[in-house]
Amino acid sequence: MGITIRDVAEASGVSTATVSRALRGLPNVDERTRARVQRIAGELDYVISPSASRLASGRTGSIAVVTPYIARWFFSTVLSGVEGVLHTADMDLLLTCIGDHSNSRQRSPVAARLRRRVDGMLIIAVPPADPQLQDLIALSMPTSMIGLTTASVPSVTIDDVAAARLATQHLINLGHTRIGTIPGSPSQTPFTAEFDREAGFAQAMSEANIQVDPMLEAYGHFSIEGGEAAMTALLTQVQPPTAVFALSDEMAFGALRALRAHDLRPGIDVSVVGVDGHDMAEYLGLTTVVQPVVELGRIAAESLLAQMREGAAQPESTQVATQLVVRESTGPVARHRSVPSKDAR
Amino acid sequence: MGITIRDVAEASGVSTATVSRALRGLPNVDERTRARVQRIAGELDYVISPSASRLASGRTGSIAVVTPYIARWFFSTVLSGVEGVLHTADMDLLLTCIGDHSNSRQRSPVAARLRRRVDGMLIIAVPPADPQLQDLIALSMPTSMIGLTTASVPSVTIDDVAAARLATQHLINLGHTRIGTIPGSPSQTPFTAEFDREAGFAQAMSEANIQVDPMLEAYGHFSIEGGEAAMTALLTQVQPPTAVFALSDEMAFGALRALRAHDLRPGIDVSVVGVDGHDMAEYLGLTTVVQPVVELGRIAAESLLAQMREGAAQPESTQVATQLVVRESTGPVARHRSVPSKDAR
DNA sequence: ATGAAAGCGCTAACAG
DNA sequence: CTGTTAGCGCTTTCAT
Repeated sequence: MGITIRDVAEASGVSTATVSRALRGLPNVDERTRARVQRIAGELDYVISPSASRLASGRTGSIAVVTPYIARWFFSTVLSGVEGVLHTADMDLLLTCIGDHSNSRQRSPVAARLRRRVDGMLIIAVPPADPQLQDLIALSMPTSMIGLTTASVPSVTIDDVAAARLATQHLINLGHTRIGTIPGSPSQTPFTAEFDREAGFAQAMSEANIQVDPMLEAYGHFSIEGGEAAMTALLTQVQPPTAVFALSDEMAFGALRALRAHDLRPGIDVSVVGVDGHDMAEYLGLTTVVQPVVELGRIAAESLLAQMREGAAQPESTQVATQLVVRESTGPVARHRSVPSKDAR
Repeated sequence: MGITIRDVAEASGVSTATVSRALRGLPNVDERTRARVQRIAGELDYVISPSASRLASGRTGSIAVVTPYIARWFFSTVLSGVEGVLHTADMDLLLTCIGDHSNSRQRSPVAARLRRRVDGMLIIAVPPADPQLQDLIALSMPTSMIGLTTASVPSVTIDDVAAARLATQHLINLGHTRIGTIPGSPSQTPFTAEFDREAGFAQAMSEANIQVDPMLEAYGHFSIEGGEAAMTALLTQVQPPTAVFALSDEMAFGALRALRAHDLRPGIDVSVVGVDGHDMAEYLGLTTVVQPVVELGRIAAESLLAQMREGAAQPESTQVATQLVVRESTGPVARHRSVPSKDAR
């Protein structure tokens, strides 16, 4: 079939062991020998058989990326950062989508599929309570997580609490007091980000001595449509909010649309702020807290590689800075448009 | 280290060969034996070593997905379709991003990385003239392409010519005659889609006996910003178009934004139509020709699997239907409102 | 610096 | 239906 290491060995007049060393850049090979072997291997168009190499060495040279979604903005963007690093490191990237919880299709459990197959894994924003996550961790191989923290597993995230506070404080600074919020869902298995962002919102509100009105909360399910429905619900309140904090940009997009549908001007009649730094945020003029998503993937991948190199996993987690980017969707609380309020102002 | 097939064989009181057959579901195994082996393998928590299996069988059980971009909407959406099928088929999905042409970073040539490593590949919308594409095809392994056609390689695409005609005819039917266009770029290596969509536009125009005005063409580089710049350029023409066909939705988004910046109403002052069926098109009220992107990936993956199963590659290419979805961004040519002329220059 | 040899863990004829 | 026997193509001690 293919040409093997033995062919190269014979053609070079050395043993297969030497060819193996020479081609892999190991030390203790005469540089002249190495050069000759490399040349001949090139002429013969030889490439090492990964399967054989893996079997013999015990290393697979590949790492798995586990993600709950592939096509969603955050996930594909992280993935592109990851791919860049892995490609450069000459590692194979095995992509696996963890079964959607609601997905009825028979998806084989991911953990089982990964055993003996990869040297490490990168897990992107799986809900911490997802049962599959435990199975993955139980594999106890080098792992690095993105947008998700778990005890004793290195991760790279933004400070979601801080990000949410930043967004909320921005609204407060603009004079808003009737501030609504659009969280993801009343799920039992929230994303780490979801949990933390809710906490950040609550903190900022409490620090500013503003009572959180439970009526001003409407789930947006992390989708545009969900955000739109949520904002629509908020607008039908007896006392609608003058500003809304959406836990993700996509939900904020939906909120913006709902405003337009009600003939309300974002940033003038009602302010909207999101979190994420979605590609379309600038386009839509959405004020948001930007996180460096590509960077998240890159850092996690690099951290994983380091971890695999250095052996012992020092659970070194990284937090990346975020930044509030103010655009047209937020503005000072409206003056002439009376929002019935009992607060003195 | 791990537990091997021999452990299972001994524990079950059969040979390794039988274990192998039993576990892989091959015929000629007594069902009672199979059941016992399976049970014991389960108890022992045994999983086949992929490396060993691959080496012995010559099959890798994995297929590569080669794509020029990961985070862009079209590509990540196709990818999600592909992943679903491959996951179900229990195939490993190796993701590789083909070096960006402009990317100076050292990306090892993709073809070399794939040799002996996968059983087949899926290539997503690489420009036909990309030199790396030839190397990939030269690997001569089962392959299926998406959004890209090449002689003798099975592919799944939409009829881009027809899609562009559909879009253009829609504008013509609305009474427009000064129709501008936003193609990708004057590249030497256009995407298949780019080439075909330009052709479709030209056809529709010529059939309607409308002269294509070379002044009403401005490159949009397949990005939002590019589309915005292009539309801005078109608006500064002495006789701006009353309608514009953007070769992609993302460029159309940019065009929409440019209109707004000039205080022109999409669908009223100037009509804009795109092609793709981008997730945000509905949100933005963009009239577009929708292609079933997830389906594209799904079909290609399935076709590849079939090809690998049945051996000989019957270059069976598929074309998927598209559909014009009319939204607010297009409308009849303005009557009483004369095309805005720019005094400022 | 190089070679010999012993596997790595499985699959695939070929017997029986 | 099941066992025996060779490898698959490399890496890795251990010698030399």
